Amino acid sequence: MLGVTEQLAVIRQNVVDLLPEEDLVRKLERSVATRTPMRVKLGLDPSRPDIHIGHAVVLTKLRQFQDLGHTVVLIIGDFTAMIGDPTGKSKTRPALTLEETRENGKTYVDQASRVLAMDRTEVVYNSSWLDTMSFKDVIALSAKYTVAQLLERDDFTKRYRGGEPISVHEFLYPLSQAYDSVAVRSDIELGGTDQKFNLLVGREIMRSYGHEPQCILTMPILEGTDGVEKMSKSLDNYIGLTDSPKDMFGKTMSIPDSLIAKYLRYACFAANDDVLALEKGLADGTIHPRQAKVDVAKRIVAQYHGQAAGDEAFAEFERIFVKKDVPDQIPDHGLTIDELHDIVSILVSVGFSSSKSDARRLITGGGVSLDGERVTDPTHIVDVTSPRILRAGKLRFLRLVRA
RNA sequence: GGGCAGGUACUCAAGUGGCCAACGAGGGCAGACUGUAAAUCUGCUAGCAUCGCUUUCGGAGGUUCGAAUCCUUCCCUGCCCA
Repeated sequence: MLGVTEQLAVIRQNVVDLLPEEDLVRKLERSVATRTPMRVKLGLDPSRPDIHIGHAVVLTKLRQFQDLGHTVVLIIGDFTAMIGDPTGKSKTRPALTLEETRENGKTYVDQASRVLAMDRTEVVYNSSWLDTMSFKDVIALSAKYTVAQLLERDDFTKRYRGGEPISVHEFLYPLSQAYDSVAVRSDIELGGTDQKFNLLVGREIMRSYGHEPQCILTMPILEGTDGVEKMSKSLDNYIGLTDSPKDMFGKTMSIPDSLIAKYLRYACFAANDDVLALEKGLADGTIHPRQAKVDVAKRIVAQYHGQAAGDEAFAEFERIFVKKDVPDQIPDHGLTIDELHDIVSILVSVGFSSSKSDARRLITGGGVSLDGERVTDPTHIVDVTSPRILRAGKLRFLRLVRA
């Protein structure tokens, strides 16, 4: 195990908040002296089964803790997902069954394992302690925090002032998350900067239960491919950990130039000097933004799919978008002889259009082609006696064959 | 419990008896252009159908030749008073 100073240097890389640092130094000293790993907590919300490289910013930091010899405790928030949190815009976030949350939790852990060392990871479900609490226990927990304290949270304040509804149980979420820290006896909890409030509540609650309060560490929130909003599945501006090399590459290429350095730093955890060199090169024009973006995109693909996949994805991108060619590999789609082979029905049946009207619009707009020739007539009958390459827009390709 | 203001398409938001499938903005899709799946510009954005038709404006009823717009009732949200 490295010394305290060396460990701190690693831990500090790319973080936004590390509070309180003196406490962490104390914990580290004790950890080194007694050769006991620290317990590093991360809570996951299993209501959405996909993780993206925005989450990976925090996961990578967790991995660094593991590489320093510490233990990661992943908490799957299955209990809270069961209740359904109506926070924010997405109104009735559907309450999931325990089975669904378990299922999501599993895929979640599976995806996280692309970044984490699972032999140093504890996975726990918070239903195992929250589900057994009595109403009395809940009231006791609630008594430890005040409404004014809860209203300090930025989004609560905004909603309250803006006349937006806040349900009582939403107040309970920060408290239950804080109680998780009590249950797993965490030494430090990680999260995005948007979690700062919740993490701090954990400190207070731990203290109330007579535990040594955890330290908190926050990582930046990575903007999505649109360059403005935070990366999230619901905004569809995310690069998923399980995305294909092709998608990872293409999505990275679509980020605005202004984000290139940020992605290099937080999505790749590149060395500080490399990031500074890139920033300088972009600023004085010695590095072309496209080249920089290609490099970052390759690097991201390589991280999750290997070096070769990165190069391959780059070649494919060049082929499709620069040379306007078709991809190397196109999935087949079989059509039976008795199916109606009019172009509109085909677009719907292969899933390129959500309805026939939608398909007609796509054709009228000039977005459909067969073997490279644009189809302009919505009543066009497709001859599939030989395989045809169907293209919708820039991204969707399919080889139509007779089944 | 009382008073007031609201609930419109993916989101925000106009519309207050026919000209409304419903202004506008955002988002999404497509096209042109480009180093790019960026920016910008243009078109489209309920469904079925080659005139045209069908289902939408919180739910259910009702008035009317005709309603998102009027009435009744129910549900939901916010604010103020208790």
